Amino acid sequence: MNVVTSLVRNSAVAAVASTSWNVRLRELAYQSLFAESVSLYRSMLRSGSSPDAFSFPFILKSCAALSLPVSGKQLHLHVIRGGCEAEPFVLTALISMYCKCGLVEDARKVFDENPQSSQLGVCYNALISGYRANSKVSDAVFMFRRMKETGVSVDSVTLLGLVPLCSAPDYLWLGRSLHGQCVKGGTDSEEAVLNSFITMYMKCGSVESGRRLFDELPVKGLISWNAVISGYSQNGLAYDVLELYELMKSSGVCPDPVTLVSVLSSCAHLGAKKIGQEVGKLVEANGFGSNLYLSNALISMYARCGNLAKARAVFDMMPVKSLVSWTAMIGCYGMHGMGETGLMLLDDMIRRGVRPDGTVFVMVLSACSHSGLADKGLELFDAMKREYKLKPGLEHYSCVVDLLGRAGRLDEAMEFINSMPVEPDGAVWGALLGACKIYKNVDMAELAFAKVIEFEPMNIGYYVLMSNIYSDSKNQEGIWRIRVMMRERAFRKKPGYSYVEHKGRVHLFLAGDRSHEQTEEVHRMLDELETSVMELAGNMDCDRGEEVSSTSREHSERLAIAFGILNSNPGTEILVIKNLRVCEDCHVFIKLVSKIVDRQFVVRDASRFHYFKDGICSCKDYW
DNA sequence: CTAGGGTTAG
Repeated sequence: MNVVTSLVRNSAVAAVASTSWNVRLRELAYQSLFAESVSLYRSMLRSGSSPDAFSFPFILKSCAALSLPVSGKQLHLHVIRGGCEAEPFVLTALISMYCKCGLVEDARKVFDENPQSSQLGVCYNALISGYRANSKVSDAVFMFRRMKETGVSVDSVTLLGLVPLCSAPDYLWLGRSLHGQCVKGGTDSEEAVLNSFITMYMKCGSVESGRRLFDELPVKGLISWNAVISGYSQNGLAYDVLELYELMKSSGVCPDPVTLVSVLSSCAHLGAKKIGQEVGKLVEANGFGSNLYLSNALISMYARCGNLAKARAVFDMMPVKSLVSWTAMIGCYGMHGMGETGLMLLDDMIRRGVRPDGTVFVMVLSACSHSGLADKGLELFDAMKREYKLKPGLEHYSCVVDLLGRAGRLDEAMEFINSMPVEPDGAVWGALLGACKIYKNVDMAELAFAKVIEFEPMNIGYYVLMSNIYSDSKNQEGIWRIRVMMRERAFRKKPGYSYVEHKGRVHLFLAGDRSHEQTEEVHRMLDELETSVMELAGNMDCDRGEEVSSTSREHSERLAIAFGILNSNPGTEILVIKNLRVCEDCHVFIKLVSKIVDRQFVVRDASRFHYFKDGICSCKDYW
């Protein structure tokens, strides 16, 4: 009798003990204190208390969150020893743990060994999103098929696991069909599911579909705004991003770091300095400064808006830097013609044990070519292959051609192209063509041009470049030939854009566009400028004066400049951001205008800044 | 008492 009562009492004590452990485990898991949860589990074992079906889900979740595959496997053994594997909640936690630790095969094994689970739907969901997270797309789709075939009901969590993988071109059909079924199945689809559809459409470039879905949302939460804003940003619609950002704020939704990353990257694209600075202040005010993504975005925003010092300040303040941070900072120096500083930073990075990747070398090579460091660049191209075992891509080859070309080593550039182990593309031949323009080599230019239009027959820039090469060598027949080619190809009118930021707003100008609210004043300003430019061109005996006076004013750059001069206060810097279009007339126009007005210009093309003062661009080899 | 999910950088 005595023995029995003591046994009963002991097991009751053990049960109480295990419950209080579980309560504590649950608390820690809820507060995302996963490391603490793992050590609590260890002390639970040490104290002789054995975990049960209520303990395992929490501790498995902690292992998953910390991605501890070894501890996870060990836990699995404990689960088996405790006879808990078939417990529904333990089973789902196990599958999820294996998936999060990157061991999808083990997850699948657990899944296959327990086909009778009462939570089969949840198991499928965990496995499907596990396959997705480990980028095993076809396996995820296979499991989804099996799920439907066996009659397990598909719920919103299934969709959340499945839809994000449907932005891959191969599975777009599936995404559309899922969306269709959702619409048919009733209007009460969860917000999260709709958000994932928005992201899916955005990722595969159907901005319109994504936007329509967004507009139709009954409630637009933070994540919906983020999905649509980052979607526009990824599709290069920077102007719309800023518009949406304003709308978001005025609808009372507070931006978070995810929003701000997209907004900053759009500011960088547009060169929207003021808005970018405001966002920078917001980042500081909200204590988002430690967010790695945000800091990286801030660096490239400041860099592309011309504020090198501020970019460096953000970079230096970062307690942890990722490879992206280094890349952005090095690219920043390359962009501003400070190749040497960029190279010093590269050394610094390598000294600190950060391994450069292919993208870093793109930045480094282009920094070298813009700073006249041809030999150093070639040396680094070699080091990239030998020391870092990186396989150069076409982007690297075109950098090297640019490097040699800008240095005037045209024959070497040609040899280099011929020795490439991969087929050169349009960018490679285009780099050579650009070099031929600088060094007035018409024969090689003709060769490069023939090649480049094989790859990019519809890129109008190359035709203009070739035409200008003929024009430099006074080859009228050549110019005429190019014009005929352009006419034959009937280029669809894709006007160039220029942007000017003024008082926190971005003003967009298209060639020949008269929709701007100040269009009358802008054109009047343009008249004045053109008159002065022509006088100046006459006085200076400018060798392109004639062409400047004869071209139409339907260029976005000109409209943007006129707007800038019209609206900015005397002495302020006008920032004209131009999408790269090869148009010499506008280049000459910009040079001359900067002599007329008492202002400095900063003009940005695709890869770097050009600072104008008194009609002189700070970089010698340009235009 | 308990499991499965969506948005972010060069």
